[in-house]
Amino acid sequence: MKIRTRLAPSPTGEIHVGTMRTLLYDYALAKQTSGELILRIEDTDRERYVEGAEERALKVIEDYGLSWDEGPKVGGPQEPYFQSQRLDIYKKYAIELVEKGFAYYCFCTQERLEKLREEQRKEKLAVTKYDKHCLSLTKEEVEKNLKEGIPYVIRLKVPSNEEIEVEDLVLGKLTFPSNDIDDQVLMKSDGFPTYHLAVVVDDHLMNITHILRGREWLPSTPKHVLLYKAFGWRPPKFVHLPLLREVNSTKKLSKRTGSVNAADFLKDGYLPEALLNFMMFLGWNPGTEKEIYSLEEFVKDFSIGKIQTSEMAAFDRQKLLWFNGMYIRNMSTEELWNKVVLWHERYLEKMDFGKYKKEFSLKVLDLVKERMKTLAEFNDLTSYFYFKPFVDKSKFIEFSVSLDKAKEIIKNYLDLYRNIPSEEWTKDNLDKLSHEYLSKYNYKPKEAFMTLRYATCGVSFTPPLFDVFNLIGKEETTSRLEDSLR
RNA sequence: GGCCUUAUCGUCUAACGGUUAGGACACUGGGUUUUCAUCCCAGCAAUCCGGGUUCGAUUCCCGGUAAGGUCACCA
Repeated sequence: MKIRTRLAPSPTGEIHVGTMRTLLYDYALAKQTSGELILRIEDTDRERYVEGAEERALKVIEDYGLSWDEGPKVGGPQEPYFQSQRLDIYKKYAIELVEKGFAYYCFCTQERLEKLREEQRKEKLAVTKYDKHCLSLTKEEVEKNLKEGIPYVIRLKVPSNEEIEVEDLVLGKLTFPSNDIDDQVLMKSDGFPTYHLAVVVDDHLMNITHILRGREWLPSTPKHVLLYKAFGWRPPKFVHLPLLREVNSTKKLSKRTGSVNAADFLKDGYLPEALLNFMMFLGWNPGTEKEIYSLEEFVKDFSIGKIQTSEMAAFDRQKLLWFNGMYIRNMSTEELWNKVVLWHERYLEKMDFGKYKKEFSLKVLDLVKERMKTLAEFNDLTSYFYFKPFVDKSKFIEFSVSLDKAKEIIKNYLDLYRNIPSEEWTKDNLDKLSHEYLSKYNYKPKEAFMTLRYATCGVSFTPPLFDVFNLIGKEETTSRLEDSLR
């Protein structure tokens, strides 16, 4: 069976990682059944609209390497894919519902509704909900109000004393007492539909077979089921996904702990492949021990039956870092260099290729690759390859017994290195000669080499020392050693 | 508060009545090593509590506890 899924972001903010996770699952389901993924912009809230949010949403989805089959930019049989451009459709269906007796006009003011809620709360009623005041209006009264132009909304008429059955593919059959459900507003007084109406109408019209969404929508599902029933439509399959939470916390993701928007992770230097791989496990698990997954493999292995039933899935940032390091290490150096350049130019500045020469940089990357966890770390990890480091002489005592001893070591090795002919300046040769030299002065390897490392690189951790010397060359190495003596 | 849901190593999760309760991350120890890292080996450590059902419960049922979601003219 072909599965048609949909992602319906609302341009009230940036795309969240949780949304991207849902999209990833949508994508897998659609692809593995040769179905379609529909992208629909749910811009029915004019007050919270954020300028440019939908363009950025489309961009970040593409940046993650995902795509959609119908929707903005690509079009499709149910155009337009912006709900704000489909107002007449929703209105038509809302009126149909009124005519069939499943919905009704309501002319109550905001003030009355607020007062009502307040009273209900004061009385400590189990649920606060609309009192169906306008349901008792006669047909004539309604028409009179409409003619006079009194603002109105259209509400769903929720039946009393019924058990509404919802079937979720992850959680199974659930029942909700209809008495707890409010007479939900379907059409707002500004002529825009609410989410509840728009989502049901569009999902039906667009032939969506599976609705994947966060668990926070579960309590709204019976309202949607009621709507499908009222329209006489067959409801799609519901699949509610675990929400995301911080590790060691029962709370939702928080900006205080790190990035939460999908785009920010790219800015932090994470690779889309690693991000996707990480997100696959945010609520799903193959039940095997495999955990490195390409998108193609995931499309093949993903199944609804393996989605977690637990309330929330933990967003383990440490694990994400591990995934990213893994992908960086397994990538070809050339490919990695291209990514570093793109990242650098997108988030920092145009790269100066006079300084960052490609051939040299590939060799640098070869050395630091296994130490890099994010693209953003490239600069910190490699600056001493490209620029003379700042050397704080007081730090020499961390590696050598005294400053004088450190200077003596540097001076002696300088003698050695000056006398190595340029054509013999190779890693193996440097390694061999430097080790032999230890015994001449009775130096301990650690003391001598750490001192040289700090004198030439300005940091205490680098790739193997003679790889570094070999790469920066005889002239630069000796010049840095000289500088450190001044 | 009502409704709905969830509960396994420190962390994230597997195991859909019978396993020495598996893996990964983190951590610890060891090997490789001049440092950092990588890589390899090893170690550590868990079924929320109380009742049932069953020959047998992590698994099924009930209760408790704890946690989360939701109760808008927002999505």
